[in-house]
Amino acid sequence: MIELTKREDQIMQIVWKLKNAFIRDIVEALPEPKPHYNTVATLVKILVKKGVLKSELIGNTHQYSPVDDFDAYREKQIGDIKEKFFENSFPKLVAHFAKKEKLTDDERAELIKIINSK
Amino acid sequence: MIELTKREDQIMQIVWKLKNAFIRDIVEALPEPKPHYNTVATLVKILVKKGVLKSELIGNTHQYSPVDDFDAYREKQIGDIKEKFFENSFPKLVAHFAKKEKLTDDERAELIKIINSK
DNA sequence: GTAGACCTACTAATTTATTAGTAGTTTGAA
DNA sequence: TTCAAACTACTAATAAATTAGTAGGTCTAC
Repeated sequence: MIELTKREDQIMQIVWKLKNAFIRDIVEALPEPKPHYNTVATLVKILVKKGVLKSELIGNTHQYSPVDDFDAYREKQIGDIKEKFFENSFPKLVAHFAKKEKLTDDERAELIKIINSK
Repeated sequence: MIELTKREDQIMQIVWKLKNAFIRDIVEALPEPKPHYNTVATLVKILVKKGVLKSELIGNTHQYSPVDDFDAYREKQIGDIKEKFFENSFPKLVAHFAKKEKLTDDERAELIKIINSK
């Protein structure tokens, strides 16, 4: 299974949100203190090698985007949380958030609709 | 905010589940290839220094348990997932799992009860 | 009392992750 | 055309994380 380091994960979050990005976009999106351009370029190259980003040459610079089926990584992380914190129980997970979230009646209705739609 | 490395997180998961543990329990619970006893001892010591584990001397060996209010760490991780993968939307999160989980009617009923209980 | 198992504290080596420098290329504006 | 900005590839230094060795203490079984 693909494993990402903290920095790598942080970069992936950005690229996911942007759908595709140049190095400079990633640097831009990173919080202060921003790492060196080449630092990001190195990380991105590693991510390409790991097979989680692909690059496309636009003009003479590379644009990066997530490899399509990389959703598996999301699934794993999400599943991990369910297992780690909720004994793999979806109802427990929902109960947790429901308590935290202080839902409005509208939201409740929406959730119930979601649950009932198979 | 407290940050844990992968190994540290892995150890915390074990101690959480066991409620309290000796080093040997942790080594036991770790998957192959099991790290050296002293390796775990070192990590545990770091975790004590970070304030996420506390130790109690039982006989002449230390037993470790999570510091009580360390639930904050869980909260953060859980919240992170919601933010990272569901644009901070609880309904989106529920929708995601509801689709994955193939709920039975009983489970649906249970979830609806959870959602409606304020 | 001594051998073996297991613990401790301390230290340090190794590995992995992160950072960024150098040097050379392209592009566009003055 | 030449300067500056921004990119590339390549390399290497630094920092952080992980691993485990050494030496010494305690307990238990023989």
